[in-house]
Amino acid sequence: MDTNGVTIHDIAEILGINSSTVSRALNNSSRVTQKTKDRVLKKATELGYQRNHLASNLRKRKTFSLGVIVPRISRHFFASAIAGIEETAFKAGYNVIICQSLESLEREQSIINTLLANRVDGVLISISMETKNYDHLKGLKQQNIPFVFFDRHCNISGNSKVVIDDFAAAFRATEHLIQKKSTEIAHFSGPQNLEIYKNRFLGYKAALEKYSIPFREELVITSSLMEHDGAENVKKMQALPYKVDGLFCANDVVAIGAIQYLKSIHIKIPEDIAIVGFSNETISSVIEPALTTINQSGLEIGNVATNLLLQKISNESKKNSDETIIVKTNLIERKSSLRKVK
Amino acid sequence: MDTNGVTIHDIAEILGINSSTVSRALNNSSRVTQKTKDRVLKKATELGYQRNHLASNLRKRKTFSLGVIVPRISRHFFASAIAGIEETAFKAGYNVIICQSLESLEREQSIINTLLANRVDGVLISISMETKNYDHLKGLKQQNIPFVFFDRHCNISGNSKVVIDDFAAAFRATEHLIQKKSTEIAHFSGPQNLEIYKNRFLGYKAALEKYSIPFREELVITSSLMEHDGAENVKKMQALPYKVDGLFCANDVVAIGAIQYLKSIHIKIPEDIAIVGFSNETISSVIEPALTTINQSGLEIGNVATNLLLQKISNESKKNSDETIIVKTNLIERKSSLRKVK
DNA sequence: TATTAAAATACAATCGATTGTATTTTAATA
DNA sequence: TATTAAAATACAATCGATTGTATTTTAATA
Repeated sequence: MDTNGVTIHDIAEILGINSSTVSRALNNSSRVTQKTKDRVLKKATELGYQRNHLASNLRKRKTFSLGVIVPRISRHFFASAIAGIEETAFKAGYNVIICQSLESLEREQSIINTLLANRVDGVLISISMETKNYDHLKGLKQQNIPFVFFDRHCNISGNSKVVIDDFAAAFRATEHLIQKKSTEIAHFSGPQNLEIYKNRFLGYKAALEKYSIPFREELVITSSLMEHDGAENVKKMQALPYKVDGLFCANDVVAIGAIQYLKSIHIKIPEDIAIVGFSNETISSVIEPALTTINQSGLEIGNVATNLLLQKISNESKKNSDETIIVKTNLIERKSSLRKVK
Repeated sequence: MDTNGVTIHDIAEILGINSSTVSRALNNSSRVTQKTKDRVLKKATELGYQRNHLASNLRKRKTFSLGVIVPRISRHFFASAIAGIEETAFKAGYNVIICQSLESLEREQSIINTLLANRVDGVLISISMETKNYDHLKGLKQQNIPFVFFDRHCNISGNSKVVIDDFAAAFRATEHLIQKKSTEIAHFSGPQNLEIYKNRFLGYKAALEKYSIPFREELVITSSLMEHDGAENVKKMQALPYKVDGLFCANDVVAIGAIQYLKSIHIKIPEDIAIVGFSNETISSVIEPALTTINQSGLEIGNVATNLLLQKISNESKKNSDETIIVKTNLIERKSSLRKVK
C-alpha cells in the first residue's frame, strides 16, 4: 500500500487544479469539462494511480463486500455456487468473504457476528442442518443488512431466496423410479427444519399418491445425509417388512454411501433396487453404477442470488422485498436407476 | 453500516473525555489508566460499539486482506486449502479474497491487477498450468507485496513456498507399483513449467532407476491432466510397442479418466494394469476399483502457507526471505494397485 | 506547601477520497 | 461593452480511527 503512494492530491498538484476536481474527473462527473477529464485521466495512467478503496468506501459508508455462508466449501454444489457468486460480485466491484458453518448453528451465529463487524453490505446464506433458531438472521435484519438465501433456506417472513423447485424435482425423481417399475420406494430424507428436505419429502409423497402407491411412514428414514448414514439407513430399511426396490435419496452423498454398502452385501443396483440421488456431485457420474440424480446448477444459483442481493443493496425499495426465484433443474438418468423395462 | 452508527466520538462525548483516549483505551494502550479503560469498555459494550475497520485500516495503511489465487475452487485439494487459509487468516483478523485462474495465465494476470487495486497485504498463489511467464509475479514484488506459493510453485528467485516433497512422493508411488510386480510402468505427466509435475516425473524416473527398470521416454505422456485426457493418454500408450502393466498418474483426475476408459475396453485393474494417482480427491475412494494415491492435506498446506505469509507481512526482515516448508504426504493403498503378489 | 517528574489526557493533524457550497470563469444576450 | 446565467472549478468539511505532540493532572520529593 505504501508503494503506490499516488493520490488524487498528487495529481491535483501536478496539474495545478483542486483534488475535488480530480475526484470528479475520475468519477466521470458532469461537473468537469471533457478537457480536464482527459488531462486527469492521462496523468493518472501515467503515474499508475489506483483509487484507495478504503478511503473511498469510508466516505461512501459502504464496504463493497458481501458475506457468504455455506455449510462447507468442499461440496461440489457449494463450490460452484461460490464460483458463481464471486463472478457476479466481482463484476459489480464487490468483494466476497466466504465462511463455512460446517453444519453448526453456533458457528453460523459467530460468523454472522464476524460479518457484522466487517460491515458487509449484504449476506448470502445457505443455512446449516442445525439451524432451527433464527435469531441471528433476525439480527441481520435489525442491523438493516439485506440478505438472500440460496438453496437451503428457512421459513422466516420477509426474506428473499433463490432456490430450485424441490417439490417438483423430487416428484420427478420418484416418478422416474415408478416408471422403472419400482413398487416399494424408500426415501432417505434430511433434517426437516430445512425447507429443501421437507419439500423433497413432499414431492416424493405426492408422486406415490399420483401413482396409487401406498405411502409407508417407516420407509422415510431421516438422517444428516452423510456418507456413513448411507449404510446405516440401508440397515434400518432392511429391518422393515417390505421388499424395497426403489430408493430416492435427498442428496447424492447419502446415496453413494448406500450404493457402496449395498454393493458390499451383493445387492444388485438397479436390478434389485433402483436408486436416485439429488444434486449431481462430481462423484456421482464416476461411481459404479453411475448415479441417477437431479442436476442443479450451483453456478447459476450463485449468479442469480448475487444479482438479487445487489439489487437489494442498491435499491432501498427492494430491501425488504420478499422475492423467490426458482432455478431450473433436470433429471440426469444414469445406470443406478436404468432397470430394463419391458 | 449506517445502522450501527456508534463511533469513538460518541463514547468520548458521553464519558466527557477525548476520542483519542477512547481509541487508546480500546486498543489497551499503556497510556490510559485502568479506570478509564474500564469505563470506556463498559460504555462501548453498552452501546454495541464496533470498530470501523475501514477507518482504522485507512489510518494504519493496511487492508488486512489477503488475496488467494487457485486454479479452481471446485477441486477438493484447493477447497481444503482454502478452508485452511480462511481459518488461519480469520484468527489473525484478516479477510481473504478468493480468485480462480481457471488454468488461464491471462486470468491470473488480471486477477493480480485486481488484487493490487484492492491493496491486499499479501497473496497466496498456486499457479495455473499456463503460467510460464512470471512478469505478473515480479509485479507483485515491485509493489513490495509479499506472496507465498502453495502446492503449484515456480522457479523464480527470492520466493517462499509451502509444498510437498513431490519427488519423494512420486518415488514412493512408483516404488509401490514395482513392489506390486509392475515391470513396464507408464507415467501421465503434467505441464513441465510446473515444478510439481517436473518433480513427480523425476521421482518416477529415479524409482525406475533404483530398481533397474529401463526408462522409456515414450511412456511418459504429458497432458493437461483433465479427465478426458485419461482416455486419450491410454490410447497413445496402447499404440506403443510395450506391454504396460503399471501406471503412475500425476493427478487423480487423469487417473480416473484412465480407469474409466480401461474399464470400458475390458482391461482389468489392477490385474492387467496397476494404477496410482496423486492428490486423493474425494472421488478416488469411491471409484471402482478405488484409487491408490498420494494423500496431501490441503488444510495443513493452507494453514502453514498463511502463517508464513502473515509472518512476512508483519516482519519486515522476513519480507524477502526465501523459505520452503515441506508438508508431509502419505501413500494410501487401495484396490487399483493391490495386485496379488506371491 | 512548593517543586518537579511522571503519568494521564487533550489537541490537532492525518490516512485518501467524496461532496455540498462558495467562488470564479465562460459564454450568451442585451 | 455591460450584464447575467450557466458551467466549471475551488474551498472546506467529512467519513472514523490513529498517533505525535502539547497540556494538564497526579504523585513523589524536598
